[in-house]
Amino acid sequence: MDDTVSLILHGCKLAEELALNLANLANQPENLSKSCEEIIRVFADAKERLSFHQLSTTLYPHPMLFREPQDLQHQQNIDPILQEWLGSSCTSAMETLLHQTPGVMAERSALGLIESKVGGGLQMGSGGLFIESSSRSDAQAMDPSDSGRGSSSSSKRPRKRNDDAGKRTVRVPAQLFGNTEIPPEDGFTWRKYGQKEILGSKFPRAYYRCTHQNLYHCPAKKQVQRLDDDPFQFEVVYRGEHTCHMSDTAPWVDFSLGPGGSAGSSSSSMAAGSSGGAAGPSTGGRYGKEADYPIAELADAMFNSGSSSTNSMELIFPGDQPSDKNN
DNA sequence: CCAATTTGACCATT
DNA sequence: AATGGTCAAATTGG
Repeated sequence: MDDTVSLILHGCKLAEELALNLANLANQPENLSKSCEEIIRVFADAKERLSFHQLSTTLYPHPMLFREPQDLQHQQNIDPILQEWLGSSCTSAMETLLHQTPGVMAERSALGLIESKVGGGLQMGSGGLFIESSSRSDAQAMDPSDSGRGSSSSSKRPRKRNDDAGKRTVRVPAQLFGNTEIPPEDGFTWRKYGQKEILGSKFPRAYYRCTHQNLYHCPAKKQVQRLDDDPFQFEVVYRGEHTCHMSDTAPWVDFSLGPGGSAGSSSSSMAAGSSGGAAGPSTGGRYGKEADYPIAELADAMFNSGSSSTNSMELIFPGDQPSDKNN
């Protein structure tokens, strides 16, 4: 069920994307058609699942969507918060969804809302998301104030080895239209501070830290990387917790700080990536190199069944940049 | 001018 | 030595 909701949300997002890029796509009937088809397909798929679910729920009142029962309990703890968040920031369509579906885990997943104290993992079906979080969140072994490069006198800033601690991994579908290269939106504003080719991976990994790191010493970071086997999905690894949301300049909702201390990095909707987010004042790719590479791969996957190696970016965006600031 | 991104270099860890 | 995470100069757009 939840993956169905996730699917519907995905459809909503696609529709939003289409609306945003309508001006760009207006003279591109081919792409416009593709976009519409995709949206239709997603919703049709969702509808099918819904009708199937109507049958299956009578037999299986609690589908085994989660690995462990505690996840279910945890989900129920989150829901009121999620509802508050949804009420404050989601589209009316999403609200409708919320009211229609008792289990709203999917929304939380689809928007990257994770809590680090989730012990096990969460897996969803096709079109859904995969969330995985390691247990303890003593992640902040690093000291953001130590920004000197070779100046580390006694306390050297660890540059690696934070791997397991407080790390939350999310998989989110990439946008199929518009800025397909932008990382999944999560409502926070991120500043890119690095990008690396990862051995054995087709796509580079991008490193982001919270935009408010300097102002509020917000230690939140994330890594975004396209999946090798599914270029339409991003794997996002969150590290650290947002502390910036206590201020008024920070994003709106506070999920992470719960009574008891164990908090998770929170995320929310709206675009936070480059060029297009309401929250992100980013100026978009200046060099376009980051964009070129993945989009070319995506274009290959889409139009050439993934075997070619030529740059076919124009197939997706002939003539213009896929950003909001055309012209 | 400021803020954001790119990118090569640096450096810690394995 | 290889790999991955971070820094910071250069660059660019608002």
